[in-house]
Amino acid sequence: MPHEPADLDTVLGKAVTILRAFTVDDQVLSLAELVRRTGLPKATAHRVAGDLVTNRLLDRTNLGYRLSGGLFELGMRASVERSLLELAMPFLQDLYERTHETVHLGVREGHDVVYVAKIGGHRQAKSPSRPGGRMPVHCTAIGKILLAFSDPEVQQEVLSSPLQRRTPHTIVAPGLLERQLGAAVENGVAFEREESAPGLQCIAAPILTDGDRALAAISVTGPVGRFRPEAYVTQVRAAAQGLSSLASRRRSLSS
Amino acid sequence: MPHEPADLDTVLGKAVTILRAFTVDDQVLSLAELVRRTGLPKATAHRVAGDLVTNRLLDRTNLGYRLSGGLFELGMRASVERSLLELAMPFLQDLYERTHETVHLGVREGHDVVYVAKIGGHRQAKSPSRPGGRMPVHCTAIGKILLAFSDPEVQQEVLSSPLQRRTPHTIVAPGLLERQLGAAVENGVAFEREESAPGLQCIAAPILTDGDRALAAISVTGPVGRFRPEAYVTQVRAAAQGLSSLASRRRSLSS
DNA sequence: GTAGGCGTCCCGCTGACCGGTACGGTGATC
DNA sequence: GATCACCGTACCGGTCAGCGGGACGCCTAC
Repeated sequence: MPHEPADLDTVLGKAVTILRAFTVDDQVLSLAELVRRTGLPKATAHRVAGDLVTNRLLDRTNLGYRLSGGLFELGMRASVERSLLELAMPFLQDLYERTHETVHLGVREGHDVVYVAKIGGHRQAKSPSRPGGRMPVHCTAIGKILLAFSDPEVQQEVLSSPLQRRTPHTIVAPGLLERQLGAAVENGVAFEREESAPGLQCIAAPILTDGDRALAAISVTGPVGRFRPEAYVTQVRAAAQGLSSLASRRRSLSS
Repeated sequence: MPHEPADLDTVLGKAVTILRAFTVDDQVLSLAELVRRTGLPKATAHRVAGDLVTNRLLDRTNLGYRLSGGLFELGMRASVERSLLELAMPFLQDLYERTHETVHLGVREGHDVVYVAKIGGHRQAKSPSRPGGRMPVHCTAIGKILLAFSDPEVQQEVLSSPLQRRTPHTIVAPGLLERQLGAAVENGVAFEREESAPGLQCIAAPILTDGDRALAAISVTGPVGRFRPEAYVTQVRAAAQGLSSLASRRRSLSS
């Protein structure tokens, strides 16, 4: 629950509350389920959901509601993520072709990393990440490298809040995490060894702004066994640097 | 303007009107520009846009408003598109690796094709398509194959409405288009030869449901000259068929 | 039969939303 | 440096869109 809940006293608030009631793995939600998750009165949820359908943000199926294609379309127009994606695609492609392992592109949002893209082949390592999904920063390579190149106050905020355990290898000691962040800044890459999911390893490198802040990061993920993250240091770093210089040439500033 | 405009007499309608005022190539829109595009009173636009910001659907920058990362995240959760994307990625990847040309995944929405994914390398043909963007069905290979495997009434609707010319090669004669659709059903693939943009050729194949309706389609695009679409018939068709059978095994129905 | 869960609809109250209007800042033009 | 055009922001009283408790009919399970 990373965000303050939307204002339920306003139509718009109710609407986004309903929309955000959907998680990455929900296909379709019934009205009753929406009521349960949002806490809205049934009649209200029914009406607002109906309005969302007429506005083509939700689809009505015989089983319930689901997020519509119109919403997908809208989301893809978010300039930052979309232009990042377009710019990055060739680099991600290269990286995939060289490694044939799962390649991620992600940005930081609060204490989470949001995956903007995930590309992989038929034999990809089965990872819990989904495009558009979230993972905590502290337990993924991509999250750690994003955090390492974030403002100090953000870093402190994460380090001083409880670090949730996801696997036996998840780093939950702030001191250890802090040292890893230092090493990540040093090396320009971060690693993950079964910290988010058992059997998975990962290496990530940052896409940097002129001010040495991470705009996004890319990673390569593979299964323990055939995959040795150290083997890809050069390639991941090269891709990230190429992307960094390309991105800094095109302006797309922040808030 | 493919859709009836949203209801401007409701908060939600105003909100989505503002959101949809953004096109694929807009990075940031000023309040004044929003007012111009939406036709809303300035005060109203200001307030609603502000509400959208507090609800994290818009970002406020020093230059104006822009669609937020939260919206991107939400859009990526649209079940149909997202699961399609996840399912398709390995196939698209394969296809790219074999051809090293731009690969598209798209669905039909009304008279347009909406691109769900676009992957390409550094040397990709410069095409007007964007992920999340739209193109008319009648002037793209992917659009034609989608139309060919759509309900007859949809086909008739497109054929009987004016076919806009985009290049000297765009097919604007309904009869010719209809014949091509027939051929497309016959062959299981559709072609495009500089019909949407000069210098571009394209070949597409459908992802079919059990009922022989197109759920989506994939295409390979390349520049006139080095690229001969006929050379890829087998590969594109194979990828599409593989994807079809995989998709029909996993249920994710329509309305 | 009955009980619980579901989606839908009704309808009178009310406060969220509306937008005309006004104000301060900023850049171009003369 | 005066004028003007255009911008973003803020105010505020009227009113109607939105609200949600409640009732209803339909299922499936027990």
